[in-house]
Amino acid sequence: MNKNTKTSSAVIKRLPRYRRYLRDLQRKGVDKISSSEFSALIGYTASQIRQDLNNFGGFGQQGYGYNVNGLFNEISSILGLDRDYKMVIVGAGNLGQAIANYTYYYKAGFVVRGIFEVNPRLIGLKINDIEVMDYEGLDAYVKENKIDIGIICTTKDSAQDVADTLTAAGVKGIWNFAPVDLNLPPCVAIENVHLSDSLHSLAYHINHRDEVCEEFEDEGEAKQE
Amino acid sequence: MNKNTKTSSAVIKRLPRYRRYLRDLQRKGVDKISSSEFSALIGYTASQIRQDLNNFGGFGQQGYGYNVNGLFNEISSILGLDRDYKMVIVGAGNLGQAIANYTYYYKAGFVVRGIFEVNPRLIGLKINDIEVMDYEGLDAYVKENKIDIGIICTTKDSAQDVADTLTAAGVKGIWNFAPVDLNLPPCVAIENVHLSDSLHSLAYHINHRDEVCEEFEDEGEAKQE
DNA sequence: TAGATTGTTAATCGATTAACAATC
DNA sequence: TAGATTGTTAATCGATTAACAATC
Repeated sequence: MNKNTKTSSAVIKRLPRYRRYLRDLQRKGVDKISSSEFSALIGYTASQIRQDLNNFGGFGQQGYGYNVNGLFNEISSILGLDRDYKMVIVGAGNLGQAIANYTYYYKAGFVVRGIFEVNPRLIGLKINDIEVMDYEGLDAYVKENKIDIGIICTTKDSAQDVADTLTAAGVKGIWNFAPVDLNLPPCVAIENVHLSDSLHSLAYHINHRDEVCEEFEDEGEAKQE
Repeated sequence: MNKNTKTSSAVIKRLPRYRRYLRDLQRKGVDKISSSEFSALIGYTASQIRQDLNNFGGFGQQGYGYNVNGLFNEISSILGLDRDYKMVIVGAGNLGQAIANYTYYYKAGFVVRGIFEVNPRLIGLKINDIEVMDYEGLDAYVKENKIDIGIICTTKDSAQDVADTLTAAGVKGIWNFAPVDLNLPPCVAIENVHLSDSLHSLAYHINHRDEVCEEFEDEGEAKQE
């Protein structure tokens, strides 16, 4: 509805989660849900759910609720999941290989077309039917095949160079697994998966659990040191 | 300083990033930095940096700034990175294997001690010197070896069961890669890496780039369709 | 129609930014 | 000491929650 006011990034980050719960509901054969039922399930307030959804349109019906299939399709379409994305992976190390396998299984609509690597030992291999090619050919390949997304699985030291090459070759988005913050023109979408940051947050919470838990303490900690 | 007021999760999520930039500064031999210099580098406002750091103590010095080494060590210690963590991976599929390799390379202090799997074909294998063991033995192993962190790399359908087993066996935190939200007692720390959610956010931003970019449009899009 | 539940405005809460006095 | 920059309080901004009129 509000085409003028930019949707806040907090809302956008909740969309995939809404969609996940809606898909589960679909599978269970539930066909309608009210914001308060949804709230109990997903853990956001009913108010927030209604507020969030109304950023994009009035998907509900007063006195009834939301149609599960309808809402699922709307959110899918808002996210852009009703079309395909061509992707390349840069870096054929462990992480690159895992992503090649992972996306292959999980992500209909997100197709890995090639993997690029500098290490000559890996070039020519096939990982899950996807060819590992010479990094030299990246620019030409991205241009020729109109690749949408570049996935960076290199070390942090080469990540910015790779990002620049991908950007110059015309990718629309970068999924970055290297532990650096990339500098990109505003026109290229970026999504970071900073695994080490995530692990470090976990460490923080582990070391500050005491603020939250009482009764569990004794049993678990008793024998420690 | 404020031992009473709970530190907000927004602040905590910024800590690993502060630490990353401080490590880079250390490597470059920089030994002091002011909040405004740091701001230019990391992209947070100087005010926010000072505000954030003062949640934990007065690490700076008026008229001087912050000592890079000192601050790095303080943040490391706040995060709990001055000690070791014993971890197990559950699920020896592609993702589990990737994490086994990844953490091995990157994370001093985070040691993967074992991988657990139900598939008998994988049991007995060694991945990066880490043994793949029968899932049946998970509970006993975690108890016996006082494992701190369980890493869930299973399908979404078994994730909650695995989380329950890990919790009952006494892990302090769970690093969850399965695309579900887990139900855990407050005493167990949880950190999710929802790769599909991340990819779906990226898709959103790719499809809404037009709001941000003008001049780039023509060249890149011209030939499309 | 009456009951239910949305869409939306208004109130609250929390997080970020600005300002400045304290102090190295 | 004078200059610089922090630590911290106060002001602003944005996001979440509450409330209720609109409407199915």
